[in-house]
Amino acid sequence: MNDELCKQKQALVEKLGVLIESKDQLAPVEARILSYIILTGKAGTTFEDLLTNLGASKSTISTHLNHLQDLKKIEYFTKTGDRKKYFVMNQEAILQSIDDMINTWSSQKELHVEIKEYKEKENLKISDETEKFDLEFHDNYIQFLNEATKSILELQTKITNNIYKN
Amino acid sequence: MNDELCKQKQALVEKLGVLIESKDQLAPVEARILSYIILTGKAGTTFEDLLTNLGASKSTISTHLNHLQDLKKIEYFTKTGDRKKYFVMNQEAILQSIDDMINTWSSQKELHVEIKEYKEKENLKISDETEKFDLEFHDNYIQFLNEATKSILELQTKITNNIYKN
DNA sequence: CGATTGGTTCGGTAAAAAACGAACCTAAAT
DNA sequence: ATTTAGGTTCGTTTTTTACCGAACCAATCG
Repeated sequence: MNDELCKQKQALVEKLGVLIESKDQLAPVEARILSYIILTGKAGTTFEDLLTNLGASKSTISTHLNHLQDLKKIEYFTKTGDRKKYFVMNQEAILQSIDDMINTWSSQKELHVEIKEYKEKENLKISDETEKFDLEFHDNYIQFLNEATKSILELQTKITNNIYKN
Repeated sequence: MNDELCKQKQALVEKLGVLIESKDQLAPVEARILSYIILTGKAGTTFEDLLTNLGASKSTISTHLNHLQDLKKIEYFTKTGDRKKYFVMNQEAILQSIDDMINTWSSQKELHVEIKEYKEKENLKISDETEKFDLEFHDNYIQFLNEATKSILELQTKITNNIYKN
């Protein structure tokens, strides 16, 4: 592998790793593994690649690779006459994480509704107008969540079409 | 405080606390403090309230209250002839967290652009068509981010108007 | 003055998360 | 049959997080 490009890739692995770490709440090395696999693409990444390029121990790599498979973030293919596993990201994982976002937003909406109801009830007991809860925020936020959900549903459609267009 | 409603409030504090904990990456008790302050509203929450209602130690409450002030999530007012501080949430905090989202999405966009450029460069070196990186995803994702950003900018406008309408 | 209220500070600890290393396992190659 | 490649397992260590308690401080009250 070219040395200069290797540096660029390494930098991107770290950058994307940080993002994945916080977005998917993964351990640092685990996030870098996923990041590396994503940036290596269809050729696939082997156990050894990760060992040498990420500088972590066998046990750490092994554990995290298995965990990432449990999470359905990655999968592997094999080659005849080759014992190695070639890990690639699971295309479904993107759809899965979109689903998760939609579900999160949906339960956030429910919580906002619940909180708004609570505040309305409390407001009845508060005589001083200036002490009452502001309620408008919840409606605006729910509206935002609806719009964001709409946008991500569009993305979902596009990705689905893209995966299954063959 | 009414006992039945107290239970409802307590339940909401926990529920909202869990959301805040993951969304803002705060420690469990810290998230509950913020949650409690939000659900108490303009009357304000005192140190003692939190001590008795959250069942945490003085030091924990103190540290987290100061941290939440550093983060500009809360602020306090005082009453003449009363040494207590009455904590309320900082209205600006909502705008601040919207700003944070916008910035996060913006840097995500930049990262996607960077990754796409890297993949394009790599694709030139890959002869086998089936091994090349898919690039369409990045465009779709960037488009989604743009739309989500647009939605949240609308929310931002509404909230700003609401705060400064007086 | 001493006691009380309202809170801060700091050393310590319990628990959890993250990574490691050595021993181990299995299939294939020599 | 032994070695090697490709990993797994598990006990341990390291690091980080989260919280606590006791001592302390500053303002106020009696």
